[in-house]
Amino acid sequence: MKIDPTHILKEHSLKHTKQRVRVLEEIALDTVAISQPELEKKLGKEIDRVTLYRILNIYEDKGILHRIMDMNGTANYAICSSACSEDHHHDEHIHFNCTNCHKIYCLDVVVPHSTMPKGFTAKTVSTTAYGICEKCNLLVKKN
Amino acid sequence: MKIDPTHILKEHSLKHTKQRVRVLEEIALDTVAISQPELEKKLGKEIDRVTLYRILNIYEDKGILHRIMDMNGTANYAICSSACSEDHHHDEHIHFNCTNCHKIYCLDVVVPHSTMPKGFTAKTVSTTAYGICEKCNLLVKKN
DNA sequence: AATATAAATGCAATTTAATTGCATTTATAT
DNA sequence: ATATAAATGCAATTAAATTGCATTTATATT
Ligand SMILES: [Mn+2]
Ligand SMILES: [Mn+2]
Ligand SMILES: [Zn+2]
Ligand SMILES: [Zn+2]
Repeated sequence: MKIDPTHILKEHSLKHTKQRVRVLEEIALDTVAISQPELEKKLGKEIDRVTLYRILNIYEDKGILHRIMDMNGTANYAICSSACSEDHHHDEHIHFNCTNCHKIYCLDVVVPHSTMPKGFTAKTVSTTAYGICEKCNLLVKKN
Repeated sequence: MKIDPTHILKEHSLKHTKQRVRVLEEIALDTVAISQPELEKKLGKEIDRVTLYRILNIYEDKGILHRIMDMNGTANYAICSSACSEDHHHDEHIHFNCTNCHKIYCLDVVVPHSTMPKGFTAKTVSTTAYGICEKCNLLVKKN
């Protein structure tokens, strides 16, 4: 995923700081989502813990990142689709949690909606799949 | 939901203690899931924090309770369907998170499976819906 | 009913995650 | 170049979760 941090920041009228650029760069490195602890491990020397929290929160608010909670209650972050805005996220794709490598993939699979019981009105639906990812399946086959 | 704590404990060869009975009683009180902090608030005087964690973990392992992580990474617990066992949970119903009252409902709605991309093998799929629950919708209409 | 023993509990201490307040630094508009 | 509002870093706090260990308790056996 090739992103332009400077452009993204300008787009959302956020001040251009080296910390904000670094966070975007780091998250864009891989196509899979990255967890807060991983980010902290990678950037902890350059960016203060608290600043990292603040940047992640503001990016989520602005619709730049979306947050995916995993099985353990850990926050994971991935770049949002271009359709996301400050008001509303449009990240209704499937999140695939690999139970082997613990990576979280944003899969381009349409989420099947199901009808809610009478009285319940759903605004967004999020689907998470647990299983073995592409890479881990290949590794298993080889051994 | 009428449950028999003593029977449940015997079924899973767990020792019958008053703490374990209380946790089951408390969770069975309501049909909606209850969060760890709520449980702690309700039982904190009778049961030690650590003991509560341990009981919840063992119940999850045994397939007595299932754990539902909410948007904020907080653990919520609900009684499992009778089909759940130590080896495998069968709680693939929809979890409805009310964005107003923050209650989590286990809805008896079939989860629609979707085909995974080539290489990805899903073992379980969990679907979470966010919106307004029955009760909150009624309250809004009244006012 | 008394006893043995393995398991469960409670408590203290530790670790980790997240938040808050405030002084200092920095980006950017003028 | 300067003003100023925003962002950062640091210290302190709050909260969640885990670990180790001494004590208590459930239950199987005598
Ligand atoms: Mn995603
Ligand atoms: Mn459920
Ligand atoms: Zn994997
Ligand atoms: Zn509600």
